[in-house]
Amino acid sequence: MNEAEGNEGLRDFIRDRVQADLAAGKYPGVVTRFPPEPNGYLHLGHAKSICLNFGIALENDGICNLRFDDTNPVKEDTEYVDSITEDVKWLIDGWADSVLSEKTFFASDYFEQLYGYAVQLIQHGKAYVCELQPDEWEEYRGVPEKPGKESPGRSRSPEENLALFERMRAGEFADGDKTLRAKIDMASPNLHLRDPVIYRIRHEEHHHAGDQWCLYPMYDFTHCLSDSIEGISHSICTLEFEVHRPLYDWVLDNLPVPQPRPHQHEFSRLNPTYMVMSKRKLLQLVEDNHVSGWDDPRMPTIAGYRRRGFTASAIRNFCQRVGVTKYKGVTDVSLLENAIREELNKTAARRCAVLDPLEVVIENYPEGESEELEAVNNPEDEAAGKRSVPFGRRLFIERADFMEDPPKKFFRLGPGREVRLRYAYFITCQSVEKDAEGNITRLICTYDPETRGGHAPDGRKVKGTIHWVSAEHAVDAEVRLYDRLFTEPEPEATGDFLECLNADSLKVVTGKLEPSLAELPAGERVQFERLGYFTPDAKDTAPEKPVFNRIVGLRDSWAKIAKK
RNA sequence: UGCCCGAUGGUGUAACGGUAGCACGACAGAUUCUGGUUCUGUUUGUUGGGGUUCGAAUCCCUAUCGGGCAACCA
Repeated sequence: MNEAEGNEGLRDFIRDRVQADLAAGKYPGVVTRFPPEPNGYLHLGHAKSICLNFGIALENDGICNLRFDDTNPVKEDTEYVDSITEDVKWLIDGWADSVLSEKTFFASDYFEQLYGYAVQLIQHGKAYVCELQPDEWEEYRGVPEKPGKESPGRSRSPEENLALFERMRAGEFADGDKTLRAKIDMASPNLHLRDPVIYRIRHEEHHHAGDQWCLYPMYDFTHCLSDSIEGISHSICTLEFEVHRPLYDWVLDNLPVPQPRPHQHEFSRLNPTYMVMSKRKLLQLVEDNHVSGWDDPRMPTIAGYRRRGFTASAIRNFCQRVGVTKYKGVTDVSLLENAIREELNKTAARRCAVLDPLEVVIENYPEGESEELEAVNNPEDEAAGKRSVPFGRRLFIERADFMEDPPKKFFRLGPGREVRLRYAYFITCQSVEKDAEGNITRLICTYDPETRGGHAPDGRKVKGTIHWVSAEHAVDAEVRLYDRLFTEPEPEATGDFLECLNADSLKVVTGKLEPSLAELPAGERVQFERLGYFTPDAKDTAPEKPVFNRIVGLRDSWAKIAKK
């Protein structure tokens, strides 16, 4: 077995099954597939599936096909084909790109072959044309406890069925007039086996197949045969397809497909807290403008996370930690946040930015002068080196770092208190200036020149260290502070998920940034010290007007204490 | 009341008949020029009842609870 990077020792019931199949010599090799329908953007749930399918291929020297399951032209679009392709490549880049099939597959490329299989089914008396109308369906299908009724078309001869099926293809009938059904068992306790529809008429142009067809195969008929055509060994999908498995097996067992044939395995889908994961609901968020688009940084889409500043490796890591089982639980978002913080703590350069500025004047600092101070780029990575930051008489500090009447555990600035300005000097607050309404407008402080660099020669200590920027040198930037999109851990469990939309999921502020941040290229991620991890917004940032996204905040134990 | 699937700390997951472990969270402490990071410690768990066995989270039966299935969606 190939030691796939980061995947060593990964075990779950599907991987166990793959190993058992290999040991038994059931398949010559492992071929998996990731089969999205191009009717929406990929989200975190898809990421889990991608990590599983590509991961298993990677660990077993196999391959994984990207295949679009595009059998429903009315819902699908090339916009989604393009976004999905981009997202998959981004997510596996540098990890499993070597096992991605060279070509991209489309189920619609198999339509002719699928048609041939359907003809064979008809010839063997295993499929028939049905003219039941939609309103008659419920009556004929029956309910789980009671058998259904046979369609009048069920007893027609193969010759007649074949002739009708050809005329369906030729476009002689209107949408909904006729269907092709598999002849299985109208009394089965599994409704999917009660003569399921395998072809329906849709006079509709297809985004990939063009206008060649007015007859489209259904998922259950298409998916298993597409797997078979591509030589898939393990067809991995989510739990809701479990009841479809007997149909998957029926189709492959009743047609002369190559052996060994693929088998379906189901796992439970990802269900993170404070998110909705259904494509329908995500589409609604986009269409009703609750978010700016599929790639809004608050969306749980791959595109959203990418724009927000998440790394592919953090998402993969998260998927790995979540595990693979058949138990339907909820996954705490803190697991995802931990994954991205853990990575960025090691890799992101530190910078200073003040997001809610309060002016500070150092009254004993010479007017009109400034100096450069040395700051460490990343305490977790010595190789990241140092930079210099300008210091002057007028500064900005965070409004939350000053309290006029501080409680005992508040370690920051207050009247008469001394704190350290990170990498600079100790300062002491001498007086507070206010406007007519009593709002604090300015702090008058003094600094101790002996503490340059942040240490006092007399060995005295300060309780707190705060960040700052020089007012004279600061760069203004729009900073977008994202929070969870929903206020409830399980928005879908409440009556209407839109009712628990978080009104504060986006706050936009104008921050004061240290000058080195002025032209940070998109794709770079930095830590604003004591605040969180940030990245320039790939779409909106510009050299003269930087725009930053907050990827995730730092853990904030003061916020916890302050709450009490 | 039909069929299928599932159930291990707050959450997710491991233990494949032999000491219930890991991650995240929470709490407490230490370290710290980020109330970050790091380190240490604490807390909490095998759904109930029967059985098989020297021994059961694991195998069997049963109850309970939860989820899924009745688109010409995937």
